[in-house]
Amino acid sequence: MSKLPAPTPSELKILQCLWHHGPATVRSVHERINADGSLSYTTTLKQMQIMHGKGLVERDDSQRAHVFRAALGEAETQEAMLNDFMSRVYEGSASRLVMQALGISRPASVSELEEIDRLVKKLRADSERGTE
Amino acid sequence: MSKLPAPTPSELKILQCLWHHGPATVRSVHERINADGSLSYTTTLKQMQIMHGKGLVERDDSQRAHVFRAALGEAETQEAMLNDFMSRVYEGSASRLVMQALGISRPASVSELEEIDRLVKKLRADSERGTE
DNA sequence: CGGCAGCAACGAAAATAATCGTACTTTGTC
DNA sequence: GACAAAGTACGATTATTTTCGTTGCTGCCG
Repeated sequence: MSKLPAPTPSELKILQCLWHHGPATVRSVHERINADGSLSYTTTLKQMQIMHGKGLVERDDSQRAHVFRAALGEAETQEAMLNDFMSRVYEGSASRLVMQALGISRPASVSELEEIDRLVKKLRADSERGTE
Repeated sequence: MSKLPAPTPSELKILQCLWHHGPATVRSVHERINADGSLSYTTTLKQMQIMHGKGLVERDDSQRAHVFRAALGEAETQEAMLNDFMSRVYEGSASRLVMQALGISRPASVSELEEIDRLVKKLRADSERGTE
């Protein structure tokens, strides 16, 4: 149904801003993602207009300064991007991706590892039962 | 040292061909990645010339039909791409990426899950000891 | 009332990706 | 030696992404 295009790198920055801080005007987004002032205001504006055209964001134009919000949730978007990345780079093998990610990841606190551990156990249990 | 640019999607297809089947001529690569014949030979040729210009592949031009091979290994390239993806999409959180990947992953055979399990155990042990 | 600040719309430019056609070169075959 | 087959090189084209300047509108303030 939805099937929105994947956000480009700079579109993703804007979406992250909207996900983390909620609906916002162009000005607000611009000041957040452009703290160093290296980009022009119209650059951000144009970007958000394009995103609106693609359906990546929705717009409330009842006020003079339009208010934008992300059309999809963060997890939903990440999942779609991850799926694409996984099939392109790992030819669909989630486990190889996961193992490489774990190998890279220095952080992964103990509690995070425990959470992953629980998830793996659950998947193994599921696997033993139904699917195989 | 190396710091090669990330391969584009279609460059990645060519690299995968070289990784999986070893060094090859343009013709050979072209026929593999273009089984349906939708692309022109010169498209693949040009692509591989560009990749050579970028240093993504190396070329043996001692024969009339030049032989190309990937400049970097598959795992190395995947790791670089994964790192970039992880920071762009998950803002550096490997564990969130991993958990989402496991959630998505339909397949993940039991043996793969066991392998992941072992890796997680090892990381937890490491975490308890030195690194933190 | 007049001007200025803030905003949206638009067109355009530069950079990159992907594709193809044409032209030139090499080589084996008759 | 001439021709056809197979290669490489190169330029041009189209689409997309990112960036910006200019224009025009709307209110507010003095």
